Amino acid sequence: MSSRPLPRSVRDLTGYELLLSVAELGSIGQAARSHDMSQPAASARLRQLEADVGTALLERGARGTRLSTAGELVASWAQATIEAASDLAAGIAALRADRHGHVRIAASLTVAEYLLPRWLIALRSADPETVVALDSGNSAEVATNVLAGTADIGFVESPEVASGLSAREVARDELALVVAPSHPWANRRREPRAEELAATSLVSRERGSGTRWALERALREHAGLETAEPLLEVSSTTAIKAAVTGGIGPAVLSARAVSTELTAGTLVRLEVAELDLTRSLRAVWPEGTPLRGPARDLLAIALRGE
Amino acid sequence: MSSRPLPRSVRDLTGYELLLSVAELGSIGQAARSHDMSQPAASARLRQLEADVGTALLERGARGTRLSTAGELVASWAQATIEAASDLAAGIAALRADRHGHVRIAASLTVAEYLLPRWLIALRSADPETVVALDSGNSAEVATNVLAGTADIGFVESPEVASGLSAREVARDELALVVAPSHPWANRRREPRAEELAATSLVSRERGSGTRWALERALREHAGLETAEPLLEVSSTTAIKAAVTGGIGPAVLSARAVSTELTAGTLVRLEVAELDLTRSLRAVWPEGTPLRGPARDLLAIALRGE
DNA sequence: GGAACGCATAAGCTGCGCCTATGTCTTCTC
DNA sequence: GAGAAGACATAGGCGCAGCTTATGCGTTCC
Repeated sequence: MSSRPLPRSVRDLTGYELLLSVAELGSIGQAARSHDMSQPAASARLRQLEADVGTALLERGARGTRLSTAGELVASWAQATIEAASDLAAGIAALRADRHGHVRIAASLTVAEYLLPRWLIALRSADPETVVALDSGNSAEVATNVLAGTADIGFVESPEVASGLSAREVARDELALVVAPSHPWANRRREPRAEELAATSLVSRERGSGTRWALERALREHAGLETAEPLLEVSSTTAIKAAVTGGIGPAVLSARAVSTELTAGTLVRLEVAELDLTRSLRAVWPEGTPLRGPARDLLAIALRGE
Repeated sequence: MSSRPLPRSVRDLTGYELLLSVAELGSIGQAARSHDMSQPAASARLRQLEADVGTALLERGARGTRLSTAGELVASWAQATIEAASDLAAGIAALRADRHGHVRIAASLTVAEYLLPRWLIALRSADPETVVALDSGNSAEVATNVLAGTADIGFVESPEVASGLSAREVARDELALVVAPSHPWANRRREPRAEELAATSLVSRERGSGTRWALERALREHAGLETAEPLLEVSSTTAIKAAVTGGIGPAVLSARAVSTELTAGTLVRLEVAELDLTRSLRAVWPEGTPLRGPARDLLAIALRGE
């Protein structure tokens, strides 16, 4: 499931950061300064980068340096990587500032994984001074934290919202039924029906997981269907994907979690006839006390996003 | 426009790769072996990672090591980063193997930037021996290369397809009108009409760019509108975004190019009334000679993708 | 024609991170 | 219940990657 190790050339992102800075600032020297390094150091790293790629990425002139066509291409790929790394950094910063931040956020896994980092970056760009503390747990724990005042704002993925909390939908999440390409279902003509899905044992997360709960609820509401016993219970999304890819059986996961595998073809997604596998992701906060300060800003960002 | 430099902790992805391997393999030692490093080296790097994050990411036991909740979270953010880095690596590998690969691909900028890396990864996972050579240029150059036999398969973004080429749509691309948040248009109530857009000077790419061409064509077909002279002509997408963000004026860009800025709020997107700003991205190859080998596989991947 | 700017080269040094070897603890097996 | 196997930590030593300062060369602009 995990792809082969990254080549040396992309393990360290410094060179690519420099490349982007050169594109923006127009000279190697200025790029170096913007990264608090000497001009020769930047020059050497960029030269090294060109050697790795095997192509000229820069057009050096007496008036400055511009990117070549290949350079633009590499820069655009690099920017996507650096953005992902920024998300990672934002997430880490939020974990790091344990419980002493200005905004204490409790978020369920799906939100914390796929949505929150971008929001945090937007929040910081609105006010660089804001310190964020993140606590991740399942939806019930999130509700508890918010009610207890341990968190200023929470994000949940459960269909119901605990009493005492105000809620507002900030995004929708779609669940996807996936199988390995070698699975019999991958090539069948007709999409499985809800009854069939309910009767099938799945690779699934432990009881209490928001995703599992949402699936059970959708089937129950559709036609009072009860779900079959899991084929295998594992503790993380990664493990589920590994099991499905390994041919153990089908699983239902957030569509966001499998987009890469779908385009890579390592997983195949199936629609389920007449079943609504959509759920809403909601912000929650204590009823009666309107959100203030950075928590309020965060909600605004979340509402605008996506 | 470019965000602040990445913190040290995310510049080097090795530690995160190890973290993912631990999640998959269940022990630090095995993860180390899968990365061709000694067990103490891996152990030290992971310890360093935990120090950076300031939280326990691993639960070490005599039977092996598992990820903690925070570890799962970091791993999922890290995986997104590593996937982006894999795209980057795949693109670089294709640039590197200049003109001696098994498949020679010519691709216009939009395709090469946003779609091709994933396709290349899928192609390699289908047959690891395949070597790819990539040449990027505008749509006209791509057509020329394919017709001249310099490329086995091409990808273009232009509305017309040169004669002598077979074509097949592999994806759609949406153009987006964007302005800075401070721009007067950002807060107006009604969406601009096509006539208004045509009469407005934009920040744009040089004449001959596929995006610029597509916009001009859409306006002409809509109501025979001619486009105003550009406000500023720059040579790269990055430079356009910088100019727009800096308040120079509006621009029209591929929606894929601005998604980050939109969620971050640094750019604002406007719909244009009654104007279809959609274009198709097409694979092209010499008419009469059906695609064979890896080029054929690539087309299949592209058709399945997205 | 000289000053300013931009990039490359040279030389020396610091320190990060790797490896091998070894120690400690747990768990499994018979 | 003892021994073996597996897993992680610690210690010590070393190699090399990459940084800094100083300097040189070329181009552009006034």
